[in-house]
Order: sequence, then structure tokens, then C-alpha cells
Amino acid sequence: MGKRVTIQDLAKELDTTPSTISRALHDHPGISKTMTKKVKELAKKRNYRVNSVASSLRAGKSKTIGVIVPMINRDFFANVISGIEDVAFQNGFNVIICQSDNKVEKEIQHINTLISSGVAGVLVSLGFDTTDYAPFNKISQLGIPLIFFDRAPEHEKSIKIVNNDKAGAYKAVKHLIEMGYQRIAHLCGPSNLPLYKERKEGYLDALRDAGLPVEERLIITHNLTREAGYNITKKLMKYKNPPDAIFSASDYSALGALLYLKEERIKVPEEVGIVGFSNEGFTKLTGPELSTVDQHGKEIGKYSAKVFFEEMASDVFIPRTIILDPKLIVRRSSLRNQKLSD
Amino acid sequence: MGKRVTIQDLAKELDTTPSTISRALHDHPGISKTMTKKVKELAKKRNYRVNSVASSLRAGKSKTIGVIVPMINRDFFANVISGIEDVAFQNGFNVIICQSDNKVEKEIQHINTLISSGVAGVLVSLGFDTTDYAPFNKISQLGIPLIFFDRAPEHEKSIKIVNNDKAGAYKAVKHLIEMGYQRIAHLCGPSNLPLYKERKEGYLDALRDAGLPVEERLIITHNLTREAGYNITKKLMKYKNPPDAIFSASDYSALGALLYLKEERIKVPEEVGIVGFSNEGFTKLTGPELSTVDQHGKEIGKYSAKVFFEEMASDVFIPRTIILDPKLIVRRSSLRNQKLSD
DNA sequence: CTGAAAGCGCTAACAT
DNA sequence: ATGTTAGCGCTTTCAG
Repeated sequence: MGKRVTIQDLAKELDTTPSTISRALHDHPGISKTMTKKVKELAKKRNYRVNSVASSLRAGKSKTIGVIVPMINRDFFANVISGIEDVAFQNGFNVIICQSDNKVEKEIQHINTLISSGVAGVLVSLGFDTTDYAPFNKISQLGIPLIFFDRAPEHEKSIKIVNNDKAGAYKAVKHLIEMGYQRIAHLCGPSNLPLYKERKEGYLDALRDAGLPVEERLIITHNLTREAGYNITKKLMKYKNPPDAIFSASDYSALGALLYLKEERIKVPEEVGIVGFSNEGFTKLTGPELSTVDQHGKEIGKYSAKVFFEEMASDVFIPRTIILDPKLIVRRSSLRNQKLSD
Repeated sequence: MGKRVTIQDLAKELDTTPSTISRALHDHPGISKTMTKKVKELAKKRNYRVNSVASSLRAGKSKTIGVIVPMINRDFFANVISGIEDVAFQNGFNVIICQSDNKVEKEIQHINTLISSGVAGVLVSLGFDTTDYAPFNKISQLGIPLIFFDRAPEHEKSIKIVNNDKAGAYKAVKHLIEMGYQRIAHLCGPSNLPLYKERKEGYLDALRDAGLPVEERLIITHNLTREAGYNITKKLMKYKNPPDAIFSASDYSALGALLYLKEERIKVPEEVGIVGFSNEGFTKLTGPELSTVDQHGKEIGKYSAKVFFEEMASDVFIPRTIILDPKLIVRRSSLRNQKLSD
């Protein structure tokens, strides 16, 4: 259990002072080449490592980014985090991850510990139920860059990086209509989250633009799980006049729908078309493969991290929303009248 | 952009000293109830938050766990991390995640920054190519608990939490044999990683115990990707005497195998059986669903974190290996002679 | 070009 | 029950 080497130790050994060591290690111009070289060599030899806790205390902040997401083990978020970590690493930053489990209290607790640990910035995707943004405001009040991605608050003056959910949903539903589906149901998420509201609006717009009627009973709010998708589809298909297509705000519930329909021998896409949302990894592996809307998680992560670094460098705060255009991915589950091998 | 409140501020306001504030906030017994209450109230009112950077500097370590994994956006690792974060959160700890991309240099760099940031412990799953463990030894030498999970070094005296890969593989291959498959190929991973070596041994043992011959050309080392699985299966099926089953050390290559066979209209499981490894989320969604071996990532994560906390509390270091028993999950891809609806 | 000294915020050993 | 003091390791202003 070796003792940690400090700049004091190096200073003593070179018969100089900590300040010189520190400066040399940072290539301070006012230190002679010779000294700089000597210091760096000794540092390497003694296996010196900065104590970044000490630096952070001095500097008032650390080279760390905090990330708060509802859960880590979801394709989309895992990709986002991976993207964030990539960019952070390139910039010599660490990433602290926190999962909120969609619970407001956990979010608040995480905010507090992140502030306590002196993070240089916080990237957040909100939980389902978060409607009070005051806890997040504390972050910005302390001058810590705060960036929302994916699930962002609607009205707050903040930096948001989101998908154009409305456009994504519009594309999806328009595609279904073009494939000849007429009675398209929508499984939507809680509308306190803008992204679900947007998806619903995209759905509505597409129907209206095509001159199709909107039926309230075909629009069902749910918790985006596979089970819910299964159960809702069961219910929908028992209507006297059941839908001939389902557009879901979540791939998971789209999968649930698919499983129910398969169980009931209702043919997808011949009898019922399905389009999900998110391009979860599994969607290209179902039988038939699920059409969906891709949100390119890794890119969102990278982009969010980049915006953070920009923000850190800049000294003016400009609230802004960066909207990335999602991509419709057409697979078999919505390709009516197409012959594809099984 | 408000200034941060410190214990000095609180002390001044209550006309006392920082030590009293500190003690009160920590429920030190030598502080009067009245004072403790007063302090806590003021702290809340002024929105005080510890500066854990300062505490960490004092204490010589922070309430942070470092985690190094090859990549975050893989079901298994995302689950492990999620499990780690759960337990860490319960204990008031933060989690810094680092991805190595299976690159040794990145691992080393992450080790250095983790040590620099004064993490209380490090949990690691090694990259493919890591054969030199010296960089990791530095962690233990500093008295920082180091725990390997999943991909652990073979000979080092360390704490390891691994699956019983041999037993898992054995179960898988035995199952294939029981289903009547006779010529079982094995797509194996690089054998410098014990877990792949173990899986191969389980495969070999199962063949031997069943009195089946071992054919070297049916054992192919690969990089565990879907593409590799696809290509290798293509090659295998062109043999004069092709295999009638495939046991892969990875679900991804098992999937590749499945896709190739489907393309070629070779029936799974009737003509060729497949069993993968890891129980990736997608395996229950393929057509047919993939049999696989479950490694319960979330539990490994939780368990690793628990072991870390034990280790931190204890003052003797006992190298040990904790072996969790994986579970064979039989799905359609290996159920020969079974009639299941499509 | 280098040194001296102060201080980031917190905690704990040592007073009182 | 509370105050005093020192110091964790680093950086940086000020001085030389």
C-alpha cells in the first residue's frame, strides 16, 4: 500500500518548491526548459499523478460531468451515455452517471450530490413525472451549465437537445397512410412530457393532412411498456370497428402489440400495420421486423457533450433548443402489399 | 449565479465556529440538541450543500466508485452498471463510468484519472486484449479496493466476480446433445480471456461426457460480432459434412448465424440448432427466439458493488473468486422435434 | 526564472 | 459543549 506521491515530494527531491513543480507540469512559459524536463522526468519516474481533488478544490470545480437519466439499461440511454463518455474522454473529463428511475426524489438527491461533488456541468433527461423544475434551476443558479436532452422541460429557459418528435411521428403516420392503412391507433405517452405531446401532434397532423378522421378512442395514453402495449392492443382489437394500424410512441409497447397480434394470428403487416418509436436494438430482430423512428442516441450524447463544452467556454448564456431530425426506418411491420420472404 | 454557501457562512450567521457547524451537521454527540437543530435549520434555509471535494481532500478519498467497462451500450454492461449504480446510490456513493473500447491505452488512462480523482474503489471488466495487469496493480497498491467482474484476469491475486462460464457452456451443449444434435460447432472468443476459455472447456467437456468426437475445424475463434457469426456460419455450412448445431460464446454471433441460416432457408431448429450466450435483450425477440445462457447482469453489478462496500469496511484483503451460476434459457432455436406455432 | 505564502472548504485532534 | 488550529495537495498572486 504505497503512499501517494505529491508535488511536495518532487520539490524536495529536486531541491525546489511546489510552485515550480506545478508550473513545470503545466508547461508554464516562465519555467526553463531544463527544469521542465527534469520535473517531468522525475514525475514519471516516481509515478506521480495529480490529485485532482486538490486541484478541483482550488479551482472551485472539477473536470467531471454529471449525467442524470431515468435508467441506464435502455438502449437509447446507454447509447447516449456512451456518446457523452466518448466526448468527455477526449476532453479529459470524467462522467458521473445517475439514474432517477423516473422518481422525482431521486432526481433531486442526484442534483444535490452532483452539485456537492463540484461537477462542471450537468446533462439531464427528465423522468416521467417531473413537472417542477426548481431543483434544476439551482444548478444553473450556481453557474453550472445545464443541458437537457431527449426529455426536456417545455417552457423553461434552458438548453435543450431534442429530437423533432412531431416530425418523426408525422413521417411515421404519413407512411402508414401511404401504405393504405385507414384507422390508425396511437399509443401515446404521458403528455406532461413534451416529446410525447409532440408525437401525438405529429400523429394528429398526419391524419388531418390526409383528411382522415380523428377518433379519440383510438388514442390511448399508457406507460410505454411491453405489457401495456399488449393489453391495449387486446382491447383495441375487440372494438366493433378495430384499427388497422398502430403507431406507438414506444418500441416496447409496439413490441407488445406485435406479440399480441401474433398470438391471435392477426397478420402483420397484412391486416394490421405497426410503427414504433426509438429504434431500439431489438426492432430489427422481431418477426416481422418493426418499423420505427430512429433517434440516434449516440449522436445525441455526443452532441450534448459538445454543447456542454461550448457552454463552458462561453460566458454568455443563450437559452436555445437544438432539434435533431429523426429518421423513419421502414421495416416489414408496416409494409402492406409487399411480398417479402419469411 | 449565486455564491455557494459554506460552513463558514453558517458559522458567522450563528455566531459560532465552522467546527461546530460541521459537527452539528454530522450529528456529533458532543453537540447540544439545540445547537444541532439550529444549525440544521439554518443549513436548510440557506440551501447549504457540503462541498464534497473539500471533504474528499481532507479524507484522502471520495465517495465515488470508478467503473471501467469495454462499452456501455451493450445490454449486459448497461445492466451491470445499472446494478452498481443502484447499490452505490443506496450508500450515498457516486459512480464514474469509463469505457475502454477494448483498448489497453484507454484502460490505462482511465485508471490514472480514476486514481487522480480519488475514487474509493474501482470495478473493472477487462477489454479483449488486456494481458498486462500491472496498471491495475497500481490501484491496489494504493489501498484502493479493486474488483473485477465478468472479464477478470486469470492468475492475479484479486477479487473476481464471474459467471461459471464452464458450467453455463456445459449446460448449453448438453442440452443440444439431448435434443439430438450430433455435430455441434463452437464459435469461441479469444482464449486469453478466461471466460471464453471456460466456455470452450464446458463445450469440450459436454462433448466428451456424451462420447461425441471433438472436431477442431468446428471450433472457430472469432471477435464475437454479428458479422463474424454470419460469415463463419456461411463457411461452416459449406463443409462437406456441416454441423447440425452451433453453440456460440456470444449472442451477437449466434444472431449472425441465425440470420445466415434464415437467408439460406436452413430451418432453425429443425436442421440446425443454435444456442448463444448472455441473454441479450434481443434474444427473446428473434424468429425463432434464441436459446441462450443468462448472466443476470444487474445482479452481477449489485453484487460487485456490495463486495466493494464489504471490502472497504474490512481491513484484511483476501483474494477470492465469487462464482455465480448462470442459467440456461431454452427457447425455440434449440428445440428440435418440437411443434411450436409460428 | 523561481520562491514564499495564502487559501480553496472541510474535519478532527487538541484545547478549554 | 464548543473553540482553536492545523493541514489535506494544489495553484497562483505577489515578490524577488
